[in-house]
Amino acid sequence: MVRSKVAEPEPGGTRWLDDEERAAWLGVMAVILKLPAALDSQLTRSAQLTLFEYLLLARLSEQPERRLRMSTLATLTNGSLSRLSHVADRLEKRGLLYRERDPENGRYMMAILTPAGYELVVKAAPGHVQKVRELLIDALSPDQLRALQDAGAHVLAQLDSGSNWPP
Amino acid sequence: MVRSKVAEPEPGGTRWLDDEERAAWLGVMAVILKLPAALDSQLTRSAQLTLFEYLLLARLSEQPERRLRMSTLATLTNGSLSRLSHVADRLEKRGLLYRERDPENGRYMMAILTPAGYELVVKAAPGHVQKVRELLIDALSPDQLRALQDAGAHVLAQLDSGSNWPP
DNA sequence: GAAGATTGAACGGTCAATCTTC
DNA sequence: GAAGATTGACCGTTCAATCTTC
Repeated sequence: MVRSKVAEPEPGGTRWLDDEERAAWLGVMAVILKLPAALDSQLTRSAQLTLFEYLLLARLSEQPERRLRMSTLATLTNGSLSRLSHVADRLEKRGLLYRERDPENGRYMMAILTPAGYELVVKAAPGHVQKVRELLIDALSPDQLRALQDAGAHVLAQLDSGSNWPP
Repeated sequence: MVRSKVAEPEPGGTRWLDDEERAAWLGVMAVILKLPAALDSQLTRSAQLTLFEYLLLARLSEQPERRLRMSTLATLTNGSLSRLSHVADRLEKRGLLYRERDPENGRYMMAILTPAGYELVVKAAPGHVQKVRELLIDALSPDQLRALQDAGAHVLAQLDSGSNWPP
């Protein structure tokens, strides 16, 4: 475990955050609260799509046949299976995708993008990518972006290490 | 949608993300989806508090008289005034804070932490800080943490620059 | 009239229970 | 029985409308 400068163990054993750690933490929280809100708002206005819905449709659109198992989609979008099911309900009612059982294994459900769904992703993508550039990518130098990705990867590794423990 | 590797301007003018940019963006999204969920879950189990509720109570507890204007609290927690109002309702019903009008300006509403609210923050803080350390602070080297904070600051600046525009 | 704050309806996500297929 | 997926109830957030104080 990495030790930092000032955070000394207390009688109770808690290592509080020093000023730098606290500032970093508050900055991360602020980004976590504001960045998705800004992207959500742009997508809702331009395509009546939440950010999560867009990411789901975008993932489908990248597949060879624009189809994916629900559980795979859940992993790729970092969402629960239950959430996926609810979102797929909404998108199916709007005619943007449909679901059918995997003929090779009936336990699996495939989500398939419709032409209308594909068209909507194609229509929404430019505005969305532009916002992502404006708020994130182009706001950082290439070095800063690499550093951000590196930090993100470490945090994700830590998040995943505890996810199935205890068994 | 399937994209080419290099971010060249297209006929339409959209600069798509190259592989590195895309990876960075997906990493940020994954952290945004998973980190708050993990912290929420820890706080809910240990103190029946959402992350947002905890941050709000923690902010109050840091003030000289453990009181703050609702609108100031909204700014500090990066939440809307409406959200603050609903959260304060819940916390007030639980006896963790109460509200009263600012005697100096009746338009302002002050939120004040009760002793029970203070006790709950004190009780919840060690476990929460430990999780923040485990998942974020101690998962990164001091250099990585500084780089993360730096990137976060730039993103926030970009987010705020567009927030009141046009006027 | 404008700023600060509240309200209620609509919506989205979570959790636990359930269903289906292997 | 277990994995994949769905369902419905509950809870929290958003949005627009409203209220209060200056």
